[in-house]
Amino acid sequence: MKSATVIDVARQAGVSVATVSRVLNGRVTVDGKLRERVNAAVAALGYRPNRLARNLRMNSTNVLAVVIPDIQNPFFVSAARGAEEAAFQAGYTLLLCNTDDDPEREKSYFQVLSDEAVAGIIVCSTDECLGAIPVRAALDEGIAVVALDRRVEGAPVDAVLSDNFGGGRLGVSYLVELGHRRIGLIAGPDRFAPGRERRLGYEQALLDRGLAVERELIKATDFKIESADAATEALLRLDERPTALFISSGYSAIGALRAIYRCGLRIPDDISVIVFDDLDWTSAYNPPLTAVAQNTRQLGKIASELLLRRIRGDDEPPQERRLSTRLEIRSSCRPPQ
Amino acid sequence: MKSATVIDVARQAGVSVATVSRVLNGRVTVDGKLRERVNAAVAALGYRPNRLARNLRMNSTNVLAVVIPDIQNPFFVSAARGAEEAAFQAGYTLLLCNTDDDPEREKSYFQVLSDEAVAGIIVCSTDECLGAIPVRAALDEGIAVVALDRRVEGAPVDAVLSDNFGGGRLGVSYLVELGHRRIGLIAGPDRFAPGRERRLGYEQALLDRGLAVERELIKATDFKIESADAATEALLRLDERPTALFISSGYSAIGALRAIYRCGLRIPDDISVIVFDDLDWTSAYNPPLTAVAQNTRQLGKIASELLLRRIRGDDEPPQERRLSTRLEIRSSCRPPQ
DNA sequence: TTGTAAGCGTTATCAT
DNA sequence: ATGATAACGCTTACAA
Repeated sequence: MKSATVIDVARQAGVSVATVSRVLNGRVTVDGKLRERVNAAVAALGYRPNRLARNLRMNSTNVLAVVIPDIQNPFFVSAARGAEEAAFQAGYTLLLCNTDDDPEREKSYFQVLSDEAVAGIIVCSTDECLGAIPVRAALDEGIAVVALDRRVEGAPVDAVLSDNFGGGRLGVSYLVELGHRRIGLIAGPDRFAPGRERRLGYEQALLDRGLAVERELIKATDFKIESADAATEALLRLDERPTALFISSGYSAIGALRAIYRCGLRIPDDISVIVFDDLDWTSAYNPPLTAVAQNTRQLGKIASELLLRRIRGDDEPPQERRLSTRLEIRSSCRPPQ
Repeated sequence: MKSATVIDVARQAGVSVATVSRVLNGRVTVDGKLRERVNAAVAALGYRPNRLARNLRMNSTNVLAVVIPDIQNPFFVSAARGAEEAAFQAGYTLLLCNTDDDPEREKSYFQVLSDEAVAGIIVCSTDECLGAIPVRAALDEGIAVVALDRRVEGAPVDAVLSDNFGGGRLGVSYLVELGHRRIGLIAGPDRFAPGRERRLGYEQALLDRGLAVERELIKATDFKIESADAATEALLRLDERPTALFISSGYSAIGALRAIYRCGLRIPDDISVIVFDDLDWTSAYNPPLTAVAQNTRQLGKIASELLLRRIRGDDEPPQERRLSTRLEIRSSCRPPQ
């Protein structure tokens, strides 16, 4: 049995298709009686609008996309989830696109998304500068875009990020106050806001107390498990080992913890540890890890909301939203011996 | 500048739109010369087919959906990722739908997906029996469906699951051989294949050695962190505490580990632990956790492949695929004191 | 093999 | 306020 169309509804209700469309979309005023008849006909026929036809006509769909570098990273998943909730409530579904931090895949996804005519894209770009190219292309095609966690420089889009600087400073201050003077930093890539800003926060916390920033204590990584592992091992091999570690990405902390275990060091007896981002397992670790928690879910939710606003035609100048972080004190830190 | 359509291409190439469509879709044979001219015109105009128009015409899209109970659970994410890779390669994009184990949300998503006319759905249903209702409805509308991790009873769909029974037996056998006699089981819901089969595997491993299955050592959970926490605490409070724990879901192991830590027990000195499913952090835990590893990524990949086969019209009777598990021996088990 | 033309089900313009 | 009708861009009978 073929499903009913506007034409069937119109016939059944004794009105024109235009009227049917009007009551369905509820934009303009329609006479109460006709409206009733249309609604009755819709119910009687079990009419459901054909989205595909509408999509063609409107040249746009009810789907949003989240383009993230790593779907294995719970941070992004959590943000995606927040985004999904808001999207679903607004009647949108969410396409999940994993770039693996590969600019080619990112470009290719933007291509597909524009073909697919998604209504909007939430993107954590593989490159804060080059990312602007596909973003601008999308914007040109009328696709709304919001940046998440990382900025997109050179494209007029809203951005929602954590207060990385504040978070870094918060965590490191805590270590400093505990008495640590040699604090290792497992940093992220400096070309992205999160890595750079957290490092800056780390440095600020040191400066706040008049402590020197020592280059050898800062190891850059790509926020992947393997590189955090290597970076941590390098730090632990230093002649004068750090007494505390600030790991600036919760996901890659897995690598750091592996290295610590491998070196036979115990937390917090031999070394104190703080991770940035409070993942599910951090509180279950042995010992439970002190963490700088981000509002990951909220990050995604707000990104969705900003996106939906743009889709609805909001024309304000781009804004940048910063979400606060907080320190979850658990058992992985203590004063140095 | 509006983008080119088949009409523009046809004009440019001096052929009809039908011919353009034919070379674009490459179904029927088209004269070499015309084909060349069309391709040249496509290139010259930078023509890109309008998916929305095609969707309407074909009444179907290039998108697949994955409907999972919990997007926070890395197991599902990993499977989704495997699915995405296969889908992307085949030119499909992947919609991610999170049901939160709520049958209402599941129904509602199936509704949306059918409105959206996705080509296929990979589903881990919230109910192995009731799930059949929306699934059959989707099938009726020509949407292909494949079951993942959990079955769908009463609907003719392919299913891809881990060898849960074998995995449970494998892990528990290892514990038994180490000399454990009181092995606690943090079980899953019995109404789903994974929970039930892993429990059966646990029981079989005991029976293999002529050991009795003691009900008090088996605690059912819903595979969520909180309930695993409570179940574990209950087990640890038993008069005669188990000397080992088989935690039948990696994600909820977080709860179990919290409980163990809270009770002041040490792994493996006070209690041995095996988890089912080898997540990123299990190998970084202190101590590294022995785990029964599933081929999670492969699970999703195969689901996608089966789905694509169905979409392409494969008409074989439904098949059930089982993926093997393996034991990753690390440092969380030792003989009982 | 190629071309013509009829839809697919909407929305929106333009009369009325 | 309502109705007739023309798009939207594509695929595919059907005809040649």
